[in-house]
Amino acid sequence: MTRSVSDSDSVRRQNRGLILDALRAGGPQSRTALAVRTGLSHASVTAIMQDLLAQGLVEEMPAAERGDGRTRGRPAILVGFQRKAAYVALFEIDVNKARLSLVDYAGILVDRIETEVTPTTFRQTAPDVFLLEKLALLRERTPKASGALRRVAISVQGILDRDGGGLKWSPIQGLAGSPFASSLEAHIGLPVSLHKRGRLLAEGTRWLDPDLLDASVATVFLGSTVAMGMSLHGQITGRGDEGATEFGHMNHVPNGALCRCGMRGCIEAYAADYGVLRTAYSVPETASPAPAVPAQQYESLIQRAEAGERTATHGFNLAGRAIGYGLARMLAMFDPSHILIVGPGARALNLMRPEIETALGASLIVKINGMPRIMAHLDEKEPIFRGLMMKTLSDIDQNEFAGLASAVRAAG
Amino acid sequence: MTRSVSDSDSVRRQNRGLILDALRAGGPQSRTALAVRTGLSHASVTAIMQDLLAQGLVEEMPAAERGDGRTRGRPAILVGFQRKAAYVALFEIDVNKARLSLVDYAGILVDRIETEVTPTTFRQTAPDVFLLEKLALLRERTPKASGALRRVAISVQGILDRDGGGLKWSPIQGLAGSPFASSLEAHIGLPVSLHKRGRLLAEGTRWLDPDLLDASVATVFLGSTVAMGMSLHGQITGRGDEGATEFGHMNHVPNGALCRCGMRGCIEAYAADYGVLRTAYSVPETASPAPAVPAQQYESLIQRAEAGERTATHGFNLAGRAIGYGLARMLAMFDPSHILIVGPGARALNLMRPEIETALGASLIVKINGMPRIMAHLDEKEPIFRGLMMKTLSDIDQNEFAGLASAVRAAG
DNA sequence: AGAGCTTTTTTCGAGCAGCAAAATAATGCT
DNA sequence: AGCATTATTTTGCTGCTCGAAAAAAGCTCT
Repeated sequence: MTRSVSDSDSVRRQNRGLILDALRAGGPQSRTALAVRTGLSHASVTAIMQDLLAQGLVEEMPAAERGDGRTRGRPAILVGFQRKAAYVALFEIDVNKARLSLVDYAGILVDRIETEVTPTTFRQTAPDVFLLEKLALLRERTPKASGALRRVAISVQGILDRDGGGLKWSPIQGLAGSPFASSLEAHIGLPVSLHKRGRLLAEGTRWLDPDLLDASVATVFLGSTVAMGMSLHGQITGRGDEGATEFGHMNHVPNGALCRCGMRGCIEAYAADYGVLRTAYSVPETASPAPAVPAQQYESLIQRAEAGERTATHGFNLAGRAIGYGLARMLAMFDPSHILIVGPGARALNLMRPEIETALGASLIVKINGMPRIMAHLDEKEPIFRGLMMKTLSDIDQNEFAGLASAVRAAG
Repeated sequence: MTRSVSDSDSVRRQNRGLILDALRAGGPQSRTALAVRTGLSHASVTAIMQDLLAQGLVEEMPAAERGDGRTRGRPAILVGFQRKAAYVALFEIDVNKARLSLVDYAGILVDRIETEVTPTTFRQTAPDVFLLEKLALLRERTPKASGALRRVAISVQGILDRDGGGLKWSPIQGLAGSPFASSLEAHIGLPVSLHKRGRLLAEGTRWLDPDLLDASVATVFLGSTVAMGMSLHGQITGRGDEGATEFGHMNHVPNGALCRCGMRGCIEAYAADYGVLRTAYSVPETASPAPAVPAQQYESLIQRAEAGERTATHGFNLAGRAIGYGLARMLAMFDPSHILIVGPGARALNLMRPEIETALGASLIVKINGMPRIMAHLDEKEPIFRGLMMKTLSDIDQNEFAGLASAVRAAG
């Protein structure tokens, strides 16, 4: 609740931020449209826009063909982000691959590097060195963007340490322990931020569907891990990057199945791909989890379950029950209006739905508030990347460009 | 994320709010002290204070004796809330009693009415009628406050309906169903708000200890029910009064012990007084819960457990396990720095602690982040009342008085 | 008693917001 | 060419905060 003094500077910052937000959400648009969208007067939009143009953050664009039918009157001049005003480097680190994308201020992909990751990758090359190398390669390939690089953002899985400089634990081998984000930050002199993949999923799905932008959505990732992100009324929970939302490692059954994390009874141990497989093949719960499940093997298990094969459906039943009770327990604390299942496991939602709904139905909150709507969204890559990108660009908008007015004006 | 346009009016509102906040938190103080506390310039504090004085919201006070030793210089004039600037009526409705307090704008108790509540009370008298009657009685007894009454706030247990006008479910018989808060609001023409008791506990404990004001605290109530409220960095979770935090009815064991709510396996069914008693007396889990447990009976059970009696300790062990797993599951979503146990059950914390810690220890998050600090605070009445009062007075500060400036100045 | 010291509070002028309304600009239509 | 229409900019005004300087209010000391 640390509120601070408001003065004319903070007013400008707020309203500049409003305009940048509107531009971010609505794409290039006319000043008039921005005035309507933001609620600012035309005069203020003009004044702020003059600053933004002078700073080179936005540019006027050749008016698009008027698709709206109206043909009379002075044509509107569209204003949109100046692509080269800033660049961001986005890492997505996964269990089996890493991807580095260079994106410009308008959100357009400029370059991309993909790398295989194995369990030994970060043992052989320290994470900070690995990232530094990839980043150097990228900057070399696109030198003109290099100077305008403003942020590096990294998507990871695991539990962040308190200051977000590294991971305390991660399912990705060798990643936890060293504060590689802080280290990278010190080396390149740019802000480096670490984001939990689950959190980004929630951020990304917000941008997926305009209806979801201000809704409360719990996004559950099902795949080789189980994770959750949540947005409440358009706010992503957990300010900054604190707050653990380790849904996958929420306990389902005391002393239950062995999880990859080493604990027992986690939801993940039943609902991640390896958990379902273990159940389906009647491997004892306490057996060591498979290190990785080929996508194809998981897919064929889904097909066998869809065909009605008993052992396979049993696996998905236990998974559904774990997810259902997990969601029921989550609903005792939050009240999202939508529940979105994403990732490879989303394909199997219908197999799991009966058990999920049975479990949910056993909870008072669901009995009172009604069964929440559970939907599947198959592609999870897109929301993660989109979430990472939007979060990072918005961060530049609000924390860097929204407040730069007087400094630049004084200089000019 | 619905941000809005900022203009000079909103600047004033913000800064007036800042000053009212400082006054609320720090009691009567000098303008200079307020300038330091809020970060505003002396000039602005003076200007705002002139408005507040003209509106009669604050008053200058005879300077207290200088306890700080400094004796030189112009003596400071303390400014504090004008007691009669506003009054609030606060209902605390409990399973066995109801209390209505009249409090002035400075937070001083003016009058209070207490009433016994039985399971038939709200069957015989509809809740809105009941409240209306008590309120009428109070206004009659203190007529001079009646005209300046600004808010009615009600502390309840249960699940609120979406607009906060009533309850969808409540452990208090006859309270759920009718939107009595809306009804009351319509009758008296004043804002009436409904607050979950657990939420207020969190709010109240914030004011208990200055250290807790900006910390993240999960407050667990243990008594005839089990409830939780949480504040994250001084923010109470769940904006407004939405969001269900039904910790007591979070599932602990599928198909477990029968709960008062009618479902099975809720934490409450193991950890509320009736649950512990049921276990201790070896009554089957599926037996109907006792309607009410006399405080004395619960206390003697604690003493028997402290004396080492097996059946009694068993009851607290199961309770501790339920709470421990519940907390572990909660920690998968939140990351509070303190966990505070309040209510009658807080007395038994040490009996439950071993099982709580065992359960917590089985969770990945605790293994990574370390065992959270769990403390007991015996008196729960005080934080609830304080929370209800502070929340309601702050609401007047921010939503009514912070923005009244121009209107009044124009009139004057 | 009065000058001097110290601390608090108020006053004053500058600077920067945003807004409403008026003015200007750029088209299409007739 | 002139008019209608829509977009953008300019103008004049008000409100807010701030820093600096002035005023106020006691206390102390001679």
